[in-house]
Amino acid sequence: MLKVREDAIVHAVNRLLAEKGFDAMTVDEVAAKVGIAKASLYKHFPSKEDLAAAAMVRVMRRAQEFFGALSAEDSPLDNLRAAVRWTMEVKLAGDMPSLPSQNSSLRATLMANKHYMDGLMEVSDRLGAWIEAAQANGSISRKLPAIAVLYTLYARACDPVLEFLQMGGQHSDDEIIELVLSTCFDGLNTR
Amino acid sequence: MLKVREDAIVHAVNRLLAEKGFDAMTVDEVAAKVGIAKASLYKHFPSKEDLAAAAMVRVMRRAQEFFGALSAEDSPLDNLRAAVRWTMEVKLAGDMPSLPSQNSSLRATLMANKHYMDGLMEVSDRLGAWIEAAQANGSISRKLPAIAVLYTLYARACDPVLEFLQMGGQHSDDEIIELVLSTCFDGLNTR
DNA sequence: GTCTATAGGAGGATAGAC
DNA sequence: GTCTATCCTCCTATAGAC
Repeated sequence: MLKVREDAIVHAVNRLLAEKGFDAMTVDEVAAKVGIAKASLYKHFPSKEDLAAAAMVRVMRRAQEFFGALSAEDSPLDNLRAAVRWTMEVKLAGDMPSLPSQNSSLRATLMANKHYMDGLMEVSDRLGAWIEAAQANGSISRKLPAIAVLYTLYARACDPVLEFLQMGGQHSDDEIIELVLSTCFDGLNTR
Repeated sequence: MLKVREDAIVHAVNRLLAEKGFDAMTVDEVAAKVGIAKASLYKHFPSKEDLAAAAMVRVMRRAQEFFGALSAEDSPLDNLRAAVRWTMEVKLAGDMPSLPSQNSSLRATLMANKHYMDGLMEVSDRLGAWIEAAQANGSISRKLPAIAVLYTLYARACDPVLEFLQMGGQHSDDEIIELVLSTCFDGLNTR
């Protein structure tokens, strides 16, 4: 029962974070969305920051599950493309929580959260291994530091281009994903 | 005198917006940075949103000036690269104001600001012309809709990869710019 | 147009009963 | 653990004297 309730809370937080971001999200809204009193929320989570952290842990777990299910037989480049595609699908579906990159109290809470940091490390290690393998077999440019590639892939998970194109209404979600995947891996220049 | 004072205000706002973003910036901070009382600020600008809008107008003007000075004899691709490089330099220098893409009252203020909208239109038209010319001469992929290219270039002006790499401390600002320019135009894949 | 002082309200967090 | 009611801090914005 407690787990079910807390899942409902984290799900509501996740949606609100994806929709309006951390600063614009209010704890009152979360409570209203879950259908309980605000004080009850604080029996489950000690602060707004911890609510957001729980949502981040949730999405990180989902990423770990998806990435872990990717085939070791596919090429590292295919796995990287599949990983980026997955994050874009989540974002276009309105399920990717978005946090301000500047908020310091939130950063502190996240960095103190072992579940989140462990997940982040595992995901980074897995992506990092694929990146190095892809550079080794020549599919990803060897001129780029692996860390720069990793950051670039992470950045695609919160790329505003996705929302802009979605708002434009000229393309389906699938088309948008193909476009952004293409600009990410192939670049803007003609090949 | 009045113009000088207002320039000082807008400059302070610009720095604070670049440093902490709109939500985290407080009007008290702006007043303290300028060295005047908060009430005096409100004699110059009617709201916090208008302060931010003034900073955006300022950076848009700077962009117009820079883009306008680019040579018509250089290739459209070179001009696009120069434009993106300029925005990255501004961002790495801590002079690129950053606004939340979600805040609605701020969006309304911006969209109601004729100076801002005119600047945005002119910049978009200029970039759009270069994009189409670059696609016509085959340097930028014809498979990509011009609007998607435009959005992608705009997104590079607020790409978190720049800050991440800068925080890492492994690369100089110039190296970071070359890296991100390369991932943007050449893509991650080997060419 | 600058100041001091304060109104007004939003929102995170808590007290205390049940 | 859930509720109602409230606290308290922060921050935007304004009043009013000079």
